[in-house]
Amino acid sequence: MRIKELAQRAHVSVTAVRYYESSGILPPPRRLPNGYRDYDQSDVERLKFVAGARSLAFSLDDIAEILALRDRREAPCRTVLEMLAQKADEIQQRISELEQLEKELRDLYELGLTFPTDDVDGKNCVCHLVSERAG
Amino acid sequence: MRIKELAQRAHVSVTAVRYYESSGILPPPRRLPNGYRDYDQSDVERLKFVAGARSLAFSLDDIAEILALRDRREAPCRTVLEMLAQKADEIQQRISELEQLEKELRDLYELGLTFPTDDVDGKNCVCHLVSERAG
DNA sequence: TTTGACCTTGAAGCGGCTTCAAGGTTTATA
DNA sequence: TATAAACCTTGAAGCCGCTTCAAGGTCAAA
Repeated sequence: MRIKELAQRAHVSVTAVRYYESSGILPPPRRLPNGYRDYDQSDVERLKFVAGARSLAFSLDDIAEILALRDRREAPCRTVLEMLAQKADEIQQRISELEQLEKELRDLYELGLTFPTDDVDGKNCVCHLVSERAG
Repeated sequence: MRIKELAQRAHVSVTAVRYYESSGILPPPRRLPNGYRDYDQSDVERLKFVAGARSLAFSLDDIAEILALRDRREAPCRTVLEMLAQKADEIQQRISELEQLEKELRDLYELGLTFPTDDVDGKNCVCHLVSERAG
């Protein structure tokens, strides 16, 4: 099959497929006589794994590491399990940072409501609160 | 004062200051006879606002918009208030996406524990779950 | 035969910086 | 006085994961 069909089967863009090839995630495929890339079912499987892992927020480096295991015929499952747990922890960490950020934004908004809104650059303005945020 | 002192007073890196100048967020400063950048207190204030806004996840474009109002002597407070509320909503949205993602990662981990960890590439592996995630 | 859908490559763009390379200046020390 | 160390300068490239653009070639249907 040609690149568009591959891309569609894995729910990925055509340009992303070429990018994955250029960055070594996908091996260079066979070519048709006219120079078009030619893929088979195993390429679909590989690309679907890449797409699935990307949608779980894994980096291409992470994915390359997993695929390298597979390419060496070593079972990557244990590694993948570890990465799932680690990624979940990272996301959890990120969530609490964002929760803190959201709180600060809301607090600043509430406080800003109590200030006049016509102070161009004096200290009597929500902008000044923003400036002084980091001390 | 020279660039390092400015940067330190706003808790920003020296290279970030130069980057802000190159992207139009900070105006080109005076120069000392030797060519070094020379800043004053108003530059500190402006940079502190930039740093505060960046730490609240505002983009440089957002910040440029606010500073442009100020530079035209129009009070940016109302705009800033609106942006605070909008950014808070964006963050909230992002948080729920990440919560969903974390749940999927944890679920996949739990399910993966019930699979053998020595299947190189068959269907009996957590990797296969990853591949099939998007259908 | 011409349109349009597909394919190719290489380069540049996105954001918000950091890092690197290759220098010049100034101050402190040996 | 030499030299090291700490600062400053510019321009370009690198990071991530792509997308977009430019400038073509290929092929099937109308």
